[in-house]
Amino acid sequence: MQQTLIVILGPTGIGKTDLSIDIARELGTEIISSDSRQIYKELKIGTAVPSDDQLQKVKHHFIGNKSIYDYYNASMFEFEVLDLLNELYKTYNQVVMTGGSGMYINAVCDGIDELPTIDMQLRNDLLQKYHDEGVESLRIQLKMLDPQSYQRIDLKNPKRILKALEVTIQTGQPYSSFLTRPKKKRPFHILKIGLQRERDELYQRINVRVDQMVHDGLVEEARKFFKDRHLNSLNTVGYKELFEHFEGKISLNKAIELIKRNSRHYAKRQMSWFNRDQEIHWFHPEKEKNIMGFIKSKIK
RNA sequence: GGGGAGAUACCAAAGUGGCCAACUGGGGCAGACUGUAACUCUGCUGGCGCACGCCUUCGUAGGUUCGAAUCCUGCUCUCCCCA
Repeated sequence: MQQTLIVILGPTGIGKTDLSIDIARELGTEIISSDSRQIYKELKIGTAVPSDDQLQKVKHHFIGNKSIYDYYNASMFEFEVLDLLNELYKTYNQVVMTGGSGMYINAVCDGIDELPTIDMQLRNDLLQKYHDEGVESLRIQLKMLDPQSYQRIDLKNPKRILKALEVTIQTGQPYSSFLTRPKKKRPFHILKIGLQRERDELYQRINVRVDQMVHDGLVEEARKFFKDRHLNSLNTVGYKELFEHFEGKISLNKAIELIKRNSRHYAKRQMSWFNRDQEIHWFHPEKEKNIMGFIKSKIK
């Protein structure tokens, strides 16, 4: 039997968790989470991690195994997951991976180029320059140092320019020269299952879930990390809005409203990302029998 | 009952004779995205062809004018103050 990675993806709130657990149980295997925020042990309620009960049913990996104070990125995820898969495939022929972080999923399925880790000092210096002199000066610098990236990058997006500059300056070689975009060969098959619902239905689920999170103590969870709000890991829907509230800028109700809206926006961005991927087989999350049947037909 | 203010596209809100299919923000829709990515960024948003263009809009019915969201009149509704 061939070894297969069954990837269950879709926007936030679509119903990945329940389905993945059912599939993993049916196949008698384990689950790898591909969610860039559920990975942080401090963020439970706001990232909708599986319940203790659910975690009991199937062994999950990459949930709560990092701290918000750690540095982490998609490349690290790629290597850690590949290592883990190497182990898991000694026991299982199929492993389920589920989550909504498109770049993390791509890193595992296709790989991403090797880039150096950026020196914090350099990063801060460039950020300072950006704040002092604006994007235009970053553009000029990039055009000089790496004309190719200048051509290719979204010049209206400061984060993307910053990234290119960081790599170029740190290594002395243009950022563009690192981007070979190889689709790395994986020693296992990949089967992508995409989940989709009617837009209204999805948005309704998101709204209900946010209310549930608040009921479950999201506000208190966020308050614990108010002091750390500058951390990137906390630049996350469900937390950043509450930080605004704690700062007295908006009411609690307004914050909750914004969490719902920003979750919808996030879901839309996820859909845009996944829509490009021609390898995805789309299903309604409640068509579980169809999905199971499809998976079984593919792994035999 | 008297006085005042106002009715603009999904919402909020500019515009007060031609440069207005109508600023701006929100929402919505579409999209980009190879590294802190639940980030960051872009476009569209009256209809039709979607480039030029054409058609129907600014409570409603009339009127003035070459020309009105913008001026005048009636009507309807909303809000505020006095009774």
